[in-house]
Amino acid sequence: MVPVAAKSNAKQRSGCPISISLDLFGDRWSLLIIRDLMVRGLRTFSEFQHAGEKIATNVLADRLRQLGAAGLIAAERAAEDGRRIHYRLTPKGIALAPVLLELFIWAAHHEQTGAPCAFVEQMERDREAILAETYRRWEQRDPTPLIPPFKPQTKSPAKSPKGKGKR
Amino acid sequence: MVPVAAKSNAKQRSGCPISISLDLFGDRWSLLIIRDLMVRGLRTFSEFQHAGEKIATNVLADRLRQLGAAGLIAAERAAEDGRRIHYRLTPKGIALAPVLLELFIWAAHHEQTGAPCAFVEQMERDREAILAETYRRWEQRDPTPLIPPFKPQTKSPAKSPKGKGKR
DNA sequence: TAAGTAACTTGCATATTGCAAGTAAATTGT
DNA sequence: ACAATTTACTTGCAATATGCAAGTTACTTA
Repeated sequence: MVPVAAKSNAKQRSGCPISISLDLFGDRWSLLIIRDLMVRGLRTFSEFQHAGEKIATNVLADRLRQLGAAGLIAAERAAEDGRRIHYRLTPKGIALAPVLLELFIWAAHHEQTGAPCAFVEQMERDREAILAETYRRWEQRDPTPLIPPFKPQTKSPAKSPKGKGKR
Repeated sequence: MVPVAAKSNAKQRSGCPISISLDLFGDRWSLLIIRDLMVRGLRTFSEFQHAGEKIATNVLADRLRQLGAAGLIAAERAAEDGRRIHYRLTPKGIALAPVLLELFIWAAHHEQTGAPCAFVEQMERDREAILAETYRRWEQRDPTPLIPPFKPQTKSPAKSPKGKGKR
């Protein structure tokens, strides 16, 4: 496995950890890629491309480059199919798990997300267990999704009998 | 105190909590504003404008609007000076504290930040205490900074006579 | 009442994004 | 062996968003 690129010497706005984090992945897409790698078992360019949020291919390529340059992900050509490149979180990348977990819990509490209540409650109760399982999957390269792809939520629920309203 | 605006009906890309979070503050600036409100005691437009990272005023105005629309912050005209507007985190906003804390710890571990080692270690040891104190400040409107403004770090250290080398 | 100040807005040059088409390398089907 | 696919991208271009400098408006202070 080869790191995608050496560390980039891009602009840094401040020495604050939060600020530096945002310099690395403070945009609309980077964390989604990290999430997909971490808990949805996605590995390849086209999997990212077709997964849920529909990122443009040029942006996807760019983000994969940046995340690689930041040392968050690494790329390796698939053994079984030479066309495929498998992206994988580095130790630095998987270490973002607690951040993602807290963010997940926060949003599930304060926004109308597609995450089932029971699921969220379990995450809150068993933070450590969830993190341990996440880490285990990473170590063992287990691609089984830990969370499903959530459907977009309508702002005003309880409307259609079985359909999801608009989209 | 009046909410800055009602909830915006902007585009939502998916029902995933992470994705929804990024729709709200997935950019280079929003989380910095939240950080400044949460742990640096900043309150007004010009304080944000002149603090550390130098955001452009039009973008700052836009982000304050967005964060208000998302229900993360609220604005109130200062009693003692009618020109000033004090921004403040809402309960939903202050609830991001665990996310910021984990992000802070992550970056301090994996990047060259300006955060002193001892400080970070204490944060890791006493997560709950830090969060409790953060929440207390918010409730009591105590603007005392919990973290100082960190200076930008140079990529190639070992220059100054008494400097820390590469941390 | 003149001179700040604070919080924005406006205009404009420069990125960054999104979208639709390509393209090159590896693989599969015949 | 060779054409058709598939995969991981690039490229071109229009639409947005960002950064910067210069206003503008509502209050305050001298």
